[in-house]
Amino acid sequence: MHDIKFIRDNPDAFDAGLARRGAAPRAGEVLALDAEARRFIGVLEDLQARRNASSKAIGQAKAKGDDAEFERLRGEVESIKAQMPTAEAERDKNLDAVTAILEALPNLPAEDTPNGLTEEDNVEVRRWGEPTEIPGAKEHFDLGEALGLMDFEAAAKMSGARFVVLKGALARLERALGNFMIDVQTGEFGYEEVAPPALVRDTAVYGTGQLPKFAEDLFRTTGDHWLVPTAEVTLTNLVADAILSEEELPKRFSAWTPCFRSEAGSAGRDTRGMIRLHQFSKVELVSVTTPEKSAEEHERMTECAETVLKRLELPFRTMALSCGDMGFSATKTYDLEVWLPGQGRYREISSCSNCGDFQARRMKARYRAEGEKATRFVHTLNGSGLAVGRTLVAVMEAYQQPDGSIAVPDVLAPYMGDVARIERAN
RNA sequence: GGAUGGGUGGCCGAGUGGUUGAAGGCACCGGUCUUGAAAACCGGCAGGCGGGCGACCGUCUCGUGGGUUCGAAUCCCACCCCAUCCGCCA
Repeated sequence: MHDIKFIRDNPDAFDAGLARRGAAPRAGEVLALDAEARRFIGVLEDLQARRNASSKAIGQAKAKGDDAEFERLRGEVESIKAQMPTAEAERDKNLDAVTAILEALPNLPAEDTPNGLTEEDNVEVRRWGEPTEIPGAKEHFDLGEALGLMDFEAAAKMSGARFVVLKGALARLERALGNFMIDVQTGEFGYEEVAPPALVRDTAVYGTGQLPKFAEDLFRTTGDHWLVPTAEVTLTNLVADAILSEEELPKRFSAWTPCFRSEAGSAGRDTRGMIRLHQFSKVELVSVTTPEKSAEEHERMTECAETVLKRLELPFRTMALSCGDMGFSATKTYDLEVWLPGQGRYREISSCSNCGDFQARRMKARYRAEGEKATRFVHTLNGSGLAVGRTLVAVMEAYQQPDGSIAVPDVLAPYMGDVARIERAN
């Protein structure tokens, strides 16, 4: 949510930010509505002040037994009150209009977010390892199906498209990856492990920015719950409505959870394989910190995610997303793209975003700075550390052997028991 | 799903129609005392919005939205949320 005061003071900067996002200017319209709302606030408060004064006088007249004055004042209050509903309605109409516009506008890009509106405009900031060419490399779904351990047909039969069934050593490999990742994040980087709900209320998804604009991307239960599209929702909402003290910050949370997405807008994209499913698992990272430290925390979080790829020895590049390619709530985003030898291209495997105070405003997450009386909004950050399903894809394609088996990365050995190589099931 | 109880300031917790925006406690801030700290004592301390250069003024807020009333945290209605018990259940 945007700060109306900021827009009043910096209408041009606001519109310039929207323009970088590829959105039309809105400051003029918003400020006109805001001015109109304030005009009626003035009218209404003036009426209220007069009503209150007369009400007080009524009490005195009554006490003195001045019936004539009592009746006169009663009439006065009545006529004042008659004028209030209009002013109130006008105030609310304009205020609601402002909110409706603001809650649907994306966060403004940070100064150092690359300009541009598409994926083409993303900027590579660093690269680790080099893309490996594997002669005759297969894609993960061919490998998985040939191994007899990845079954899209069985999944389609019971659940439909965009689901998968993993079996045997491949199912275990996914479990090993999730375990490894959350161990790294909690054990080495200080994230607190959290096991959050998968179903949440409107307020939670509003807080992180999926509602009201992106309801169609989410699954909803027959009750009033939403299935979380990412643990960003639950982990960030841990500080909703809170007033933290500065010493508690930063707060760092991590969770390994299933994620559910309707993929409403992606018909025809990534229809084969495990790249884009309705359900996938992910290890999420969330940081809550101060405005002064969020940029630094963003770099740190990105490195925490990168570490996982390095340990798995999977080549990747880190991209700074352009203004137009970022998600709704982000002010700056780094995507980690892992090299997939089977596809012969880099694919997104993690996205680390600084949301500034955008989500904090929506969920009223504040802190009290040391020695200060007033509260300030925290900054929230979220990142994948990593998407487990896509990491499984990357491991399969990068560690595939000429005979179609999959070698197990060294760091996963402790999690794989005596399975050193994934081979065709008997 | 059924029943009952409940939602008050950063936290706990009084308060059932008239200076109650709200007692008291805790936390926090300032001060006295102390070599320093603790304790004790004194004082301060809710937020939003609007207006004013400013001291400040006005207004709204006791879960949310309506209603009754000259006047509501206090009465009425609806809704949301929480707790406990019962039912169901991994």
